[in-house]
Amino acid sequence: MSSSADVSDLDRFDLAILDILQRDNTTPQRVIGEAVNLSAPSVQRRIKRMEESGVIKANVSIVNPGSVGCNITVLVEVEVVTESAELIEAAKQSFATCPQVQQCYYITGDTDFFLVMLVATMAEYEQLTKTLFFGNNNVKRFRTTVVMDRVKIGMTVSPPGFTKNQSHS
Amino acid sequence: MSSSADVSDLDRFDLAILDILQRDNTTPQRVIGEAVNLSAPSVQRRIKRMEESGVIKANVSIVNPGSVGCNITVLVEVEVVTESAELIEAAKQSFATCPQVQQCYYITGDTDFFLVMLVATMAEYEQLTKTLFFGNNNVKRFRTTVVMDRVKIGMTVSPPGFTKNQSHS
DNA sequence: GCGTGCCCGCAAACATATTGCAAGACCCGT
DNA sequence: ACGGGTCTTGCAATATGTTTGCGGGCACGC
Repeated sequence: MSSSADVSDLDRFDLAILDILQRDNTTPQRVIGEAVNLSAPSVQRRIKRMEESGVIKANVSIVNPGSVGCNITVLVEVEVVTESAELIEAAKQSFATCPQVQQCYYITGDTDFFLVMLVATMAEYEQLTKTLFFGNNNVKRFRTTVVMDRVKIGMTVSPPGFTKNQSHS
Repeated sequence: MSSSADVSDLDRFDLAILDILQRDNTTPQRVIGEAVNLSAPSVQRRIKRMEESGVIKANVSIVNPGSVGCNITVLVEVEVVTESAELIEAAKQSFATCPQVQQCYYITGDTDFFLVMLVATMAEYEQLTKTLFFGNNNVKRFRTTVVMDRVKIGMTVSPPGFTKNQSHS
């Protein structure tokens, strides 16, 4: 389904470019070029290729949740009653389409799903539980944890054996 | 410390702009302007203001972990021995600086930390546990869960009462 | 040895972002 | 109600960044 490129398709230039773009994708290609020892057009063609091949999935702004009134992060473990493919798919769908659900993982172990949610108030969360969990009779149990501190938040991914080759000359 | 703007500082134009930027921050300001009924310079000034005030925290490319060889997502609950401010701070630091840790939450409840990690192999993860958990004698216990499906992954935040005002004319 | 394909850099063309400026909206104190 | 100040807008001009056309180098296979 994904048809995305494998790591072997990426050379050290690509990885260095990704490393920069994951920090700031508004960095001018000329600057990126200087950092990785490549011309701006070359950088641009590599970026384009990685976008087309699915290595770069999206280019987005990260907004501070507090600034839009979402100050509460909650983690939710969800256990379902029946694990039939159909019902699991339905659950995935309902979680994925909920805007307050930032991340949803289908997991191994005691419980079946793990959600990271972002809400403005506990009242809003309570309201959501009614439709998302209580309203779904395939949900057997759910356990809510409130986050005190979002110590680290990011989507940055570092290739296993990647050392920032700052060849500055 | 954060001094970030409150939601009351953002009007419906700002929210509409954020909504677009969170999907694709390469959208030309002219196009954004058309979508929200504002001129390009006005859009640009609003974006700049939101960047400076911390509403927009970053502009990044999202890369497909599989493309760089990181195919395994694990969730880890960590319980510490002593919850002294100093030791908690040290733990936060060690988790936050680990590249494989995508997200780290300091939480209420039975356990103290919740981590989302991304690794290439289980061997790599095992190696990390040695330094991150076994190597820290303030870590009492940790529980690892393997993710089967990353159903939804994102940092998108929707303001509570925000309806996409698609005024298409 | 000679195509062929791939990727490079340079320079030109093109698109986008940014700034200067004047005008309109609003608030507030008089 | 009037004037002064502030804020934000749109337009037009400018600066900056991206993209493409082109020629050249290099590796591979015939």
